[in-house]
Amino acid sequence: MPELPEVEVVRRGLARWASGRTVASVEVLHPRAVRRHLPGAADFAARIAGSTLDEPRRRGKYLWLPFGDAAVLAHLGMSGQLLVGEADAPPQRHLRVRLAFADDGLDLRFVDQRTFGHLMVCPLVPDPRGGEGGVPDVIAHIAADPFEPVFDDEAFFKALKRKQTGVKRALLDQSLISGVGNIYADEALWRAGLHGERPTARLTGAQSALLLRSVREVMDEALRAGGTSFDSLYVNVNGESGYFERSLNAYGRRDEPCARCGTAILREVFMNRSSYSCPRCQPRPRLVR
DNA sequence: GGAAGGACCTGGAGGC
DNA sequence: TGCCTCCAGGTCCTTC
Repeated sequence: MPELPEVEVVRRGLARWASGRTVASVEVLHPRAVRRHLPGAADFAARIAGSTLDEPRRRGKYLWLPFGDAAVLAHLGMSGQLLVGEADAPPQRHLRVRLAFADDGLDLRFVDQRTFGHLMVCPLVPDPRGGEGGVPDVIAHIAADPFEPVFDDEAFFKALKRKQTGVKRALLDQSLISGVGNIYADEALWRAGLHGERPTARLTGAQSALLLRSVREVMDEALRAGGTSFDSLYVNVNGESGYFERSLNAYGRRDEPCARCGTAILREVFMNRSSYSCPRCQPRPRLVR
């Protein structure tokens, strides 16, 4: 599933293959892929055609290709892929949007099996987080991701203390920290030795710092491995899978021995999805009356 | 206003 | 072989 490391791998691919190129035409093959572009598919295509794409940028799981004072914003959802390939290559089964370029070179395709991903065109606005360059207006509300220089560790800790929720839910809250999804939340919590239901208000400064360090470590290692691919649903722009899945310690390891203590990894249902943890290294918090 | 739960969506896997 | 059910999860919307 595309989380921050996977999206960053895609961004780097787009930087090589798409930036500086002029879009000749846009073909929307499935309207759901541009459902968040409210003026519709025809407007989406017309806005992009003729534009020269700048260096792609990313915040959390969102990436965007700026052109002028606007950008093509992409979210890959669960199964979205941005692929470059020969312009005359046959269409993929779940091809949703295709961009052809004026240089007649490789085209850019948005392929998405489960259609949770989307593309849209939106204006760039000044970054409320203080970062350089503009950000698409529709994602101005999300937090910086933990690799951005503007991410404030102390402000993150203070926000956790104000919340009345569990630490995993907080990690998945893109208004607190962006880019963390279910896989890396579980991995970071395993590294930090924290149970996902531990109340954020009861975390110490040291625990918050350890958690952030764990998030950064696991994502950095995943990025070096090209991302996490459980199946063909995540690939880079050239269609290649990452191999960080082999390094996961908790996620997807149900009943396998914990790499630290040997206790069987536990799978629980959390927020209508799976949550994996070691019951010994990550003890469930005690109820406070 | 904040927290929590459900809907959306598709296809692979497994059971019968 | 075919049908049915379950599962995967990011984001938005609704409910409490």
